[in-house]
Amino acid sequence: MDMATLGELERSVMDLLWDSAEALTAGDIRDGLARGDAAGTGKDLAVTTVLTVLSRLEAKNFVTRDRDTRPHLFHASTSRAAHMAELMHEVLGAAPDREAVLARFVGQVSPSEVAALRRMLDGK
Amino acid sequence: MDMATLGELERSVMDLLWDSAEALTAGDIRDGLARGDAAGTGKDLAVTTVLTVLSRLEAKNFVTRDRDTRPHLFHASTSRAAHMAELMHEVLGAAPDREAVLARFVGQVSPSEVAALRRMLDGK
DNA sequence: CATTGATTTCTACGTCATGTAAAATATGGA
DNA sequence: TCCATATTTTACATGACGTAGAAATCAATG
Repeated sequence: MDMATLGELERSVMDLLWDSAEALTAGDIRDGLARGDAAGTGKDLAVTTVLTVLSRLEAKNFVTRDRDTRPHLFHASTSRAAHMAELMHEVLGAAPDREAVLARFVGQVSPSEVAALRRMLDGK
Repeated sequence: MDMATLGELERSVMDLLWDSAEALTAGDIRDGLARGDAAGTGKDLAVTTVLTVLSRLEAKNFVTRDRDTRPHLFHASTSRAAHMAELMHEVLGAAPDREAVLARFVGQVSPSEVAALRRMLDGK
């Protein structure tokens, strides 16, 4: 059950999907990448490249594809926050000394985030 | 400044080093791996293989090597907890919506760990 | 229904990280 | 000096990813 990791481009594509409320077409993504919307340095890629990446992301269950519309529509299957949180849990889960890790982790959280954490814990 | 990631074998080697109080020789590690001490499924590797991996880990600054003794002595340059915590921060840092991620993260922490977290936050 | 332009799928290749280890070299004693 | 042991070099296979051309498919339209 371990989370597949993402490459640079794959990550950029996910960022575009995550940052967009609606589903996007391969073309939309291609343009977003060209425009440099996501961190991915304004690369000018072929649409087939984007489609290949999208297929791989689909295989990894990171995106879902709507095949009923003509330019297929793609959307992230998980929110970025959920994904990131899961990644963090995965790291934590790989350690035998979980509490020690948590301690270190908390030790380096910024003050404002410490406050946020307190609130979160209280509201549980 | 991004943390290099570790492969399967590299990770097993680090686990052995992390689990050992003292520094180890390549032979020690080879044996530990053969014995199946670390998660690494009891692989029977050549010592040169282990040395190659150790060199790579050294390049990645995960281990330090003592060249003054004959069989060189290797030891982890960071504790596992510190490494894991750093990884977690790296994931968190890659998200624009840090608090959202933290919220999700906390949402899935076990009760006992929630308590631990509270204590940690209090003692700050 | 045949044609064509758009879209998707297949196929392919380069590169890089990693696992793996033999060959070559260095080193420290006998 | 010579040997046994340890380290460094060199090498190759594999798999993930970036990248995209070629081939196949599909939807509209004449």
